[in-house]
Parts: sequence; C-alpha cells; structure tokens
Amino acid sequence: MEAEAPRRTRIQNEKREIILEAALEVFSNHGFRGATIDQIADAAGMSKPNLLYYFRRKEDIHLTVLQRLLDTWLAPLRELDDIGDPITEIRGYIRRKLEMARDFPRESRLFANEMLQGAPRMTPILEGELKRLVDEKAEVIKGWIRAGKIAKVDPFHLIFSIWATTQHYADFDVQVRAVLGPDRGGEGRFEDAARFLEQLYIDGLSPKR
Amino acid sequence: MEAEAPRRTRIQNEKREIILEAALEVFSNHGFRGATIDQIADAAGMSKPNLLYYFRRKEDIHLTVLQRLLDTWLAPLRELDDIGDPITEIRGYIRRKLEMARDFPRESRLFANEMLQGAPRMTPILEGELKRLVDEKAEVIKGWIRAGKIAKVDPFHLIFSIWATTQHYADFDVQVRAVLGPDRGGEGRFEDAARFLEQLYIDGLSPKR
DNA sequence: CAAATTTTTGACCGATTGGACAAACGTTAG
DNA sequence: CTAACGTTTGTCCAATCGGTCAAAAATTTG
Repeated sequence: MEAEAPRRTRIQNEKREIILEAALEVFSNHGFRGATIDQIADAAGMSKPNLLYYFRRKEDIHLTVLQRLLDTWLAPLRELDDIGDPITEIRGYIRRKLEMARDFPRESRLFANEMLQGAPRMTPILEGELKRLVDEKAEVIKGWIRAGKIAKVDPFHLIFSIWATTQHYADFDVQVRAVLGPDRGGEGRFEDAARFLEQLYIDGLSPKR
Repeated sequence: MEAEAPRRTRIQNEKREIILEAALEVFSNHGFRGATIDQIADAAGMSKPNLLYYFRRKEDIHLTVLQRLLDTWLAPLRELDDIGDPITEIRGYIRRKLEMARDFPRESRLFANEMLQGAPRMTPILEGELKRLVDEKAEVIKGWIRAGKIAKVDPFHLIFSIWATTQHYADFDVQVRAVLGPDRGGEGRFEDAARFLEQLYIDGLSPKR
C-alpha cells in the first residue's frame, strides 16, 4: 500500500517528471540491469545524488515508469467498444495499437523487456488489472461471434495476435529496418504495415473467390 | 574473420558445449548485462576461472550462443518451399514456427532481447544472411500471388507478422499465462494457438458468407 | 531580510563484477 | 614412468555501481 499524501513541492513535481522521462529513455534502451543511475542522471541533466534525492532507489524509478506506462499502453484496448460495427471496431483497434508502436516505441520496448524477464515487477498487475480488462473485451468479441458478425475465433488469441503484430514494429525495429532496407520517405513503412494488417485480419490470405 | 583451425581437444569440445547450454539458460533469463559469469559458471558446474579458460571474455560466450541460435532459428523459413500448395506451405511454416516457440523458448527470448537492445552484436547478420533469406522467400510468395494462389499482400509484412504472432508465445509467455490463467492440461494452449493462427492467416475474421 | 526549509553536490563506501595469474592438479603420449 | 601438455582453482585486482552523508547553495516563508 502507498503511504498517505506525498505532498510534493513544485520543484519536486518538475524534477520527478524530468527524471521519469530520462529513465524511460535509458531503461528502454538498456533494460533495468543494463541501465545505470549515472546514465539516467546524466540524461536528466543532474547529478546522481541529486537524482537519488527524488527517487531513493533505482527500483523506485523503474516501478514508477512502469506504472505510468500501463495506462497509456492499455488505452487502445479500453476504447474497443461494444457499439458500432465489429469489423470497424477491430480495424480501429489495430490502427490505434500500430500508432502506439510508432509514437511510443520506448514504452513498447520497456514493456517487452519486462515481459522477457518474466515480469518480476509486474505479475500482480498482469493477473489483476490487465486480466480483468482482457476478460471484459473478450466477452465483447464473443458477443460479436454469437451475433455472427465475425468468424468464430478464440478472442484471447485474437487479442494476443494483435498485440504481437503491432508491437513487433517497435520491439523488433532493427530487424524490420535491416530486412526492408533504408526507409524511403515519410509514412511509407507505417502505412504499408497498416494496410497489410487490415487485410490479414479481415480477409486472410485466401485468394478472392 | 576467424583465425585458421581452432583444433580443440575432446575435453574442450565437451566443456564448451556445457558452457554454451548454461549460457543460453542464463542469458535468456537475464539478458547480456543482467547475466554474470559466476551464474553461468555455476549453471555449468565449474569455477569462474575455469570457464574463462574456455571463453576468454563474457562477450565471446554471448556471441557464440547467438551464432548457434541463428541456424536453428531460421530453419523453418528455409523450409518454406516453392513447390507444393501455397496455403499448405504457409500453414506448415506457421506451425513449425509455433513449435519452435514452444520447444525453444530460451532461444526466442535471447533473440528478442538482442533485438530490443538494437542488435548491437547482430546487425551485420541481420543485414546480410537474414535479409538475403527473407528476400529470397519474399520472391517465392510474390510468385504465389502472381499465380493467384494467395491474396495480394506484402510478403515482407506477412513474414514479419508470422514471426511476431508465433514468437509472442515464447517471449510474452508470462503475459499469456497471466491472462489465460493456469494451463489446464497438456497440449491445450499450443493447439489453441495453432488453430487460431491457421484460421486467421487463411480466412481472417470476416464471417462466412 | 532573516530564519527555516528544500535542493544540490563532492566525497566517500561497500558490494559486485569481469577478468588476470600463477600454482596445483590431471591426462596423455612416448 | 615421466616429461609435456592440458585443465582447474584460489587469490587477487581494478573498475563499476548503487547508495550514503554532511555540508554548501538555493529557495521559500514569515
């Protein structure tokens, strides 16, 4: 449980914000163990003892970054709505998720890193908040299936596959770049991915009949 | 380039094998920076100086593990064959990839970890060997599209999505477990995923007409 | 402006870690 | 059997890292 009221000064709020931003940058590039307090302090433009005045332990910073991240991260799924055309809803969800991978790749990589290590600091959240949300949305999808609006598929695996395919572009960015070669101009990569995923999720690979 | 012939003794071959197996275990669980030579030595049942007699630097172990991994890792794609029914071929590829995620999760996680960090030790391989293989197989897929055997999709993004969806079950295992709850019995999880992916890639989500 | 409080820093500490080394121990071939 | 070579280990070291602390500097409050 959290202690009562933290009651922070103006400077504390500002500096904590700067530190969390710097920490996101460093943690997402090097992982928890690979990141050093010095690196974060450096990225935040302050000395190590000064940083430790705002967060007393390295783990406190990590945990705070992780907590912040989750809300942003689950927002697209929260928006998945019962009302409205199912295919449109799912297409919208895929696009929002893909936009997140494009706009918040550091968050994606940090999250992936935590999962890879076995989620040592996130398991309770996964089994609690996350599971509840997914269960809820799985029900929505099941409703669509019962109504014959989409094909009969396992809703959980559907959600997993949407997570996997979209986050891949953030987490495996180096690989994608290496294979596709230099990005020739603007929104190309992103739009290609969006178009492909849309087609895959809606019609699959079977040739038109 | 590698020096000429390493010329190793029987004991060297055996011990190096033991070390690489131990290193795979440790590296895949903690990442490069998170793993210590002591842990690997411990897992290999030998002292740290003894281990350093076989691999002079921590990085040498990591690099060797990574190199070994790649062949195993790309084998399923190598098998993707021009002859034979395209849909069957793709279905087979998905299944082989999913089996790899099930049977070699440590390899998957180690690879993912390396990608997340920006592939500091693998970029040449990605841009060389990997890119060549993917380009080659993309041509095969393009042939299928021209022949009207599968829908017109971007072959590169198709390959990415197959990688993403299958490896997800190894890399995000904790999350999958947390959401699905305790695994009730045997091959359940794996077969569910296989069935879902097969359906997704072939027919998508559109309801049957 | 002055006292009280908050913020910042330099110096320091103990623990961990990657790696070196020489000496001891085994193995093998002549 | 023994000399040569391969293997193993205890000990040690320098660097790095997370974190402490007291004192200086800046800010807020009355």
